Amino acid sequence: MVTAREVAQLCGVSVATVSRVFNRPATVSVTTRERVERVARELDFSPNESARALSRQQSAMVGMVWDTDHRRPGWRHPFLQDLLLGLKSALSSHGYHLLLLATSDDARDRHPGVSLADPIAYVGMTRRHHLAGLVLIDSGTDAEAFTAFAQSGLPCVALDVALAGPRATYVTSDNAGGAAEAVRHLASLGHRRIATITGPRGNAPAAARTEGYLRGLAEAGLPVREDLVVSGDFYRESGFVGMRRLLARKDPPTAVFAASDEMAVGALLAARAAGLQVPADLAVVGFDDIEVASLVDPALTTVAQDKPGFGTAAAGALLAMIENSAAPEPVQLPTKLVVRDSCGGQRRR
Amino acid sequence: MVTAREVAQLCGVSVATVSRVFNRPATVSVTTRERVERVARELDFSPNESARALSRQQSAMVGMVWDTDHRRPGWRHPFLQDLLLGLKSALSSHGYHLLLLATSDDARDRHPGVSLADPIAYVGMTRRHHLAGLVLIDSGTDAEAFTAFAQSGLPCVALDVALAGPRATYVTSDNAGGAAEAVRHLASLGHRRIATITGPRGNAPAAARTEGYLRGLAEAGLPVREDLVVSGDFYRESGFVGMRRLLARKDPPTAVFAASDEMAVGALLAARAAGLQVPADLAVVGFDDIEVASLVDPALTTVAQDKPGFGTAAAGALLAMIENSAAPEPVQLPTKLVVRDSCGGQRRR
DNA sequence: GCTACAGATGTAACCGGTTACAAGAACGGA
DNA sequence: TCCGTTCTTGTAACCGGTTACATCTGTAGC
Repeated sequence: MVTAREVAQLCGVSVATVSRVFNRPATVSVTTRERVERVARELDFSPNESARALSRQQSAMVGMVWDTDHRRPGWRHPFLQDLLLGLKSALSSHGYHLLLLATSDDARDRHPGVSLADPIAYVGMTRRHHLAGLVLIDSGTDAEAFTAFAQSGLPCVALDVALAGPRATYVTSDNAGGAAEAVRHLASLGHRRIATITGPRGNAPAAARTEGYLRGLAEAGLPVREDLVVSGDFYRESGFVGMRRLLARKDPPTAVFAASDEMAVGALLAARAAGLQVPADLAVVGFDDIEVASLVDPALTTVAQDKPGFGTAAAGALLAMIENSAAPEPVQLPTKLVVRDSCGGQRRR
Repeated sequence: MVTAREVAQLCGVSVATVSRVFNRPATVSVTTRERVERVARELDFSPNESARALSRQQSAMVGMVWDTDHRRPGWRHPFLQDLLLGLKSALSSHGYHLLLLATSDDARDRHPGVSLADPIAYVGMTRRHHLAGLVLIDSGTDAEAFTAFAQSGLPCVALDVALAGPRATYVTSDNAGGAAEAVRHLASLGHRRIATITGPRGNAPAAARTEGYLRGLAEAGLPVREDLVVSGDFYRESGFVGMRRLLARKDPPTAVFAASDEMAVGALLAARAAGLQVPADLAVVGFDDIEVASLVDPALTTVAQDKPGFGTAAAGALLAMIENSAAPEPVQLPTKLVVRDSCGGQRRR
């Protein structure tokens, strides 16, 4: 590894000047700057990141807190890969890398103090790495911990959970709008008994989707029927169980809006198990547009989220805070109704 | 942030002693050690990672090189999430974090020199971060670049691509064995014309799966028929096209082994488009056991890979090299044939 | 009582940068 | 010619640890 000292010696200048060339080029005379730049290029010099982080008290890394809920071990983020891709490319265009931080149960045995249950210790960890910012991915259990991060003063962007703080903001989809659109779509096809299977209690997107469901009903001039709202937890199994419960009602729904594609698939299976045809006997709409949505039979009509957009928006907000220190407004990404086969066409009355 | 200096002052010792307590506890007297440990705990002190990395020339981070093939933009790793989960938890139990490094097209605009096409510059980047090791995820295009990493002397673990070097090794599935088992399974059901849709040329797992296919045929005493081998690229579309080509043969296969689940799904769709029933008219086996495999209709029989095992094995090998500096043997993870519905039962002759 | 040696701890150099401050050079105006 | 700016560059402190080496203390052996 070539150091600034070597470049300086070869150029006959001090290391300070070399450093200036890379950090405040305007303060260096043109001739010197060009000479240093040329030598640096020839020697393939670039500043050591550890030293730079130590000196500046800020590294070129953004931390990512992605904890999996140990109470729900099978949980998967519906589009982590797209998210990462978006984050990575947006961050790296500004020279930042993404540090996937060890969390809670991972580290529990070795660093008993370090877990999201003990956010103070965790915040310390982010400080020790001189992170430039933090991306927080909601796993459903860490709302309080996230607040601690937001209050630490480090630029924070949360995904799918409202976060407030001097340098904190969040990115989420227009969950309510998407859900409302899905319900209006069902209503426009002639459905009047539209049920929903909700996401888990305490989850912000789930709550917003339920709100959107209610709004959609209102906009379509349909009454809310308490017995057509059952709660799930985003998992397939809960969609199956929820659908079975709905079908057992005395006046069962002709359509269902599931707050996640996984649950929609569960609902599809439950309908099939009950001997119903989808979409002829039951229309189903999901939310997320995960990969399987287009593969199930019938292909699932669903509310698509802007998956890479999450990463890009999060990175953008983070970079804005890192550079300007003002927290930008929360970002709400538009959703898009993707019509496939699980709703069928106009319903005969 | 509390520094070692503060702890030292409060204990009435020098910073060197504090450092020793954390790095060479045996060289410090019991009484001093306990005092320092107590004070450190009370003050919530832990060493600054940037300073430590600079001083030791080694950070507590493992880099991850995950480039997406820009020639195949839709490409997704079949189980990145499980992989990350496994990596993260194994690494963090030893105090390491995972740094997702910016790669090729990401950084091309801002750091034109930094791309996998220019591995030297890239290796420099890993050096500047004082990384403890590197996880290389094959994206199909970087074989030469990976060699440069392996030769840099940094502990390297590659996934699904053979890597050799003084401190390099790799983890892969028993692709050949899994493929052979799949073919034997088809043969045991009475199939005699078993086709395959291969993965892309130059991809190691793809080659091994083809090899396994041939071995499986041999073990079942079946002849190899050149016209029953068509090449794909792991994508669904190529499975569709490949299957259509196979069905157009004068003596079409009764069974097909697709080298990826994505292609198997494509094959399923092609069979359906040709008016064939699966499994009655055509048996299909895939490889990977991605999530959709269990969801398509009929549910796909496939060769499952040990997804979290990849992460755990990679982390284990890396940690071994970081601590012992000897490269462990390559790891070959066992596969498991998951029998679902796409092969049906015993074939009537 | 003196030497030898092990054990504990402090001193100071070092890792490789960044940056406040000082100092020197160049230049214009009086 | 002298002074005050402005521009450029060097000096040195600092970021927060790690560790080779020196020093000091205490004890065992003779």
